[in-house]
Amino acid sequence: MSSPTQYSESELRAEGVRITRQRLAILHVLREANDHPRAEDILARARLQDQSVSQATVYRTLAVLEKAGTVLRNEFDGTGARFELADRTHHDHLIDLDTGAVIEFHSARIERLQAEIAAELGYDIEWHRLELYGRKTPD
Amino acid sequence: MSSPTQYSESELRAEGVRITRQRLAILHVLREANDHPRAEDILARARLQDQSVSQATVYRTLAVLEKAGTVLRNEFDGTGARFELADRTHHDHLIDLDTGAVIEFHSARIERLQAEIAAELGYDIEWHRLELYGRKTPD
DNA sequence: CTAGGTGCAAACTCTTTGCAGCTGA
DNA sequence: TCAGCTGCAAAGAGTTTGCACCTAG
Repeated sequence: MSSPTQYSESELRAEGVRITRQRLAILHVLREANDHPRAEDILARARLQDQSVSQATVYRTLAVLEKAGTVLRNEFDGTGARFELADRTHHDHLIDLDTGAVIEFHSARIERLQAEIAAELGYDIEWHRLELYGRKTPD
Repeated sequence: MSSPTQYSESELRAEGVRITRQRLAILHVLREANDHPRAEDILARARLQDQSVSQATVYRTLAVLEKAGTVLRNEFDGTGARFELADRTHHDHLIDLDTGAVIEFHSARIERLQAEIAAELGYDIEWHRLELYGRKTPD
């Protein structure tokens, strides 16, 4: 059983995830990224470090890391998944409609309200997704 | 320029949307549905009323109705869009992880908090997506 | 040594599009 | 009438998979 949020090689190995050259390259890309890259971007960047990485391996590795709790999958725009390391505390996303920039934020109050609403409906929340889409306020 | 939330034939016609046999069938399906159907489901149900409806027309009509503000597109599970008529007030979704059921809810407090958070980050929200994924609380 | 990982290319799913004929207003 | 809509089939984008070879542990 995997505990949440493993991202060091040794933790992953302890989970039975074999650490290969390709997986190291992909982990490296995720650690360096601060832009929620797509599979395609991850492939391109991983290849800078290790030419041999293939598309199939990127997808398979992302699936493995997602299951291990190392990686989070986002579907901001409906056109392809975007990934991030699950190495910080939980946060939601604000997407800038003009630039595509993704800003992370966290609100304990919203989280609390979500739990309250779910409780009123007779549910326990397992996870949630909150995305705000907006534009910079004019000065 | 389309005003939000048109869903009667006359309103749509006034927007320049031609009302065809196929579009009537699709609108009928959307009015009867209470389960956020996929394009595939909409096609199957529309064909019960009008055999001639094609997949291409379903997708094209959904795009037209979405632009007219008649239809909302959801991407709950990453595997294909799910649609609903935009005929009620804004709401968010709670997805039952065991049954797949989609429960609609609305919280003015959460909406307000979202606007506050965006304002703090210097943004005006255009739209947002909030989905809660959970299971029924055991008795 | 060998269970599991890999590259390649083909397959798959969902959605969009080009085209020639049809039809609502 | 005729701009816009339609069905069909092919194309696209993003992702997954079968297979034979490779490699971490």
